[in-house]
This record gives sequence, C-alpha cells and structure tokens, in this order.
Amino acid sequence: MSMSENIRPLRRNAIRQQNETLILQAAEKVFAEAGFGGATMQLIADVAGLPKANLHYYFATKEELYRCVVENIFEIWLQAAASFDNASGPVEGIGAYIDAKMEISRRHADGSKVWASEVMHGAPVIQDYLENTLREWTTGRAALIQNWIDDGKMKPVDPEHLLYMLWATTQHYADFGHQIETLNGGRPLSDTQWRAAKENVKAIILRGIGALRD
Amino acid sequence: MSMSENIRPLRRNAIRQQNETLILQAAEKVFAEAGFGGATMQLIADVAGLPKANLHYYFATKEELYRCVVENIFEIWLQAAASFDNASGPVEGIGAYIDAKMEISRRHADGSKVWASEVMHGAPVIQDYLENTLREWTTGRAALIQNWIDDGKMKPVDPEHLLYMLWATTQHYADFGHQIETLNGGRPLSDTQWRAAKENVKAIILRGIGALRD
DNA sequence: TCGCATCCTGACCATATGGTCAATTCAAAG
DNA sequence: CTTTGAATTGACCATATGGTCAGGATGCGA
Repeated sequence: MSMSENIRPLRRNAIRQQNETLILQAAEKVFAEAGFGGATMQLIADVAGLPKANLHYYFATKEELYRCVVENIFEIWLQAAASFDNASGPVEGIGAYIDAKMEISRRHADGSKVWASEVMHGAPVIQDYLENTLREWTTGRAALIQNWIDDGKMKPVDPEHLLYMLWATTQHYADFGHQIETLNGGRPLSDTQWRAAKENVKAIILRGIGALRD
Repeated sequence: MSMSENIRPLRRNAIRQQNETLILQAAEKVFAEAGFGGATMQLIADVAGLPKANLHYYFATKEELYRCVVENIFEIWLQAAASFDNASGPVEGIGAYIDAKMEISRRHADGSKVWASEVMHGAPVIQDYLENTLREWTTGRAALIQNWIDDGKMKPVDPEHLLYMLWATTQHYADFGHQIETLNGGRPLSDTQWRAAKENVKAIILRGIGALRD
C-alpha cells in the first residue's frame, strides 16, 4: 500500500485543528443565516459533515461554539482596524480603512452578519470587548482624526460620528448584501461593481470631510 | 353602580384592535431583542401581559405574527421614503430623507432591528416587497438623483450606492444602537447628541456629493 | 505487538416550545 | 332575561432541541 493515500493519516494535533475549523466555518455560516436562536447544532453538524455528538466533543455547548465564532470575527475586525494607523492624513488612513472594511464585507460576509446580530441583540457575549478593546480603539482613532482636523487636513466633523459612518457604510454591503443583491437583479455584485461601490464610498466620505480638494 | 367604571366595557371591535396592537408591540420588542428563532410565544405573551393561548387566538402562528410585525415596519419605512419627493434639489430632498430616517432610527429602533434581521437572514418573508415595492422605489429615486446630477445640482455619483449609503448611515443608529450606547459611556444619546449625529450625517453626505458649496 | 489516550458516534434523555382544544366568561342584541 | 357569538384560558400534546454517555474505533509511542 502506497504512502500516498487519499485520506492520509493526520497527526493527532492536526485532526483537532482541522475539525475545529471545519465546525467553526459551518457554525459561522449557520449562525449568519439563522441567528443564534434559529441555528441548531444538528444543522451545523450537517453542514460540517459530522455527527452532532462530535460537535459537543470539541465545543461543550452551543454558547461556547457561538462565542468562538464571534471572537474570530472580532480578530478579523481588529486586523482591518490596523490599516488606520501609520497614515499621514485622512485620505490615506480613512481610504485604507474603507478599502479594508469593504474587503471584509465581501470576503467575510457571514462573519459580519454574526457580529451585527450579536450587537443588535445587546451583545450578550461580547459586551466586554465593546467596553474595552473597541472603546480604546475608538477613542484612539477619534483622537487621531481630531489631530488631522487641528492640522487643517480635513473639515471639523465629529470624529466619533465619522467612525460610525465608516462602520455603517462598509458593513452595510455585508449585512444587507441580500437586499443589494435583490436590487441588483438577484445577482451578487461583480468585481467591477464592488470596485465602484468602494470608490463611491471613499469619494463621498473623503470629499464630505473636506479631505479631497476639487 | 356608576357608569364610569375604571375598566369601561370596550366595544367588541375595540377589544380586538386593542389586543392586536398590544401583541404586535410586544412581539416587535421581543423579535428585536431575540431574533425570530430566539423569540418565544410565551415571552411575547408575558410582555404583552396575556396568556399564551390568547396570542394564538389573534395570530394563528408565530410566522403570521412575525409577518405582521415586519409589514408594519415596512409601512413606516415607506412613510419616510415619501419625504424624498417634492424636493427641488438634493439638499432639500436628501436632507429631509436623512432627517426622517434618523427619526425612525430613534423612535422605532426595535422595528429597524427586526427589519435588519429579516434582511440579513435572506428576507424569508418579505422577499416580494424587496423585489417589487422597494425595487420600484429605488429605481425611481435613482432616476431623480440622476436628474439632479444632470442639472448640475450635485456631483456625479452612483445614485444606487448613494441610496445604500443613506440607508446604512441612518439605520446604523438603530441597529447598532447598543454599540453606540456602550461607546457613549453606557448611556443613550441625548437630544443634543442625536441632533449632532443628524447634522453630521447630513453635512458629510451633502458636502460629499457636492450639493453644498463651501 | 501492546497499551493508552484521543477521537468518534448511535442511542438516549430532559426540557422547552409551538400549537390545540374544550370549557368558561362576557358583551350586547332581541 | 335569554340567546348568540366572540373572547379567554388552563391543561394538554407532539415534536424538536441541547446535551449526555457508554462503548467502540483509531493513531501512536514504547
């Protein structure tokens, strides 16, 4: 028998890792489509292609599995948040942030929906993230924006509300993707349309805050 | 015994009406907080202060009750949509629309959340509204915006994406109200802060589309 | 080959939930 | 007062769901 089996024996460690990500991916999809309350362990198991009891071997409870999904998303979110820094001005910084967040809306639409759902329902499991990590990030970035304003690099706008606007506008393409798709004739946005959306958002906001001179 | 009882006998018709709205209000709240899957008829009944069996007397199934809630919200949405018309230009029309939608986000936050949840989960019950009423409204308003562009009243932007931006920005204050509240020190936005939010949104967008000259 | 810890899973359980129903109360028309 | 149909509700049912568990399979080091 050759060593190159179709199903090669995975290292014990690798088995755990593989199954966990398999389950997490399935869970993210199901939670996004049905919400926490509407999702069932059975359906997640089916999507993952595993028996239900196997889910409980890796994740003790539905809540624990959900929490892992939400935390994963928060990591991705933070990653995009970094693109704000190391920018000399609003055009660069906010532009990069919009680009990053639009890319997340496209590539991780399910994650965005789970996050939105979690927050909409009062953030039962990630309230501490909101109060600590998110709050710190927000005040830091607001201060940065205020600096840009003081330096005359943009018009005086409320930094916090500007951030809300960035979040809202970019996330909308993920959370309300179904609505946009429906209005687009039932078809997902094409590459060209995504680029147009991104450029449109950047143009309006950057011009809106007086960071573009034209 | 006087005719002026504390609990005056309601006309049969009025009883039905009163209980239906009572149930609908409770349902809107519970659906917003828990999602369709997480909401239970028992909890809705408790919030409404009625026995569960009574809910089923007025609304045969959970789905039917949910559908009524969603349709109610759509009505409110349409009402705000009207503020777009009869405007001579973007400052007036879009400004009024933002005002109206921000007011809805404030006064009907629960409804907004139910709507958002419904769309996020693929619009299982209001797909036809999206495909018909919403689509028609959108194309009509997009044409109106295009006219303003052609008349030189604003810069050339993609009308559809501008509409998405309006929806996203205004709805965010309802759907992500909990997040905003948390970042605001755990307190809801004050009257002043709401006004600031509204003015900020209007200023950035109207300047962003070149409808304000400054 | 052996032993062991990890991994797998069908069968099972307690509970919660949507929904039903028959019996009762109540308003108000005749 | 009587009648009639709407309104009310406690008790009940079938099902679905989260979670458990005992026993078997599997990889892997010794």
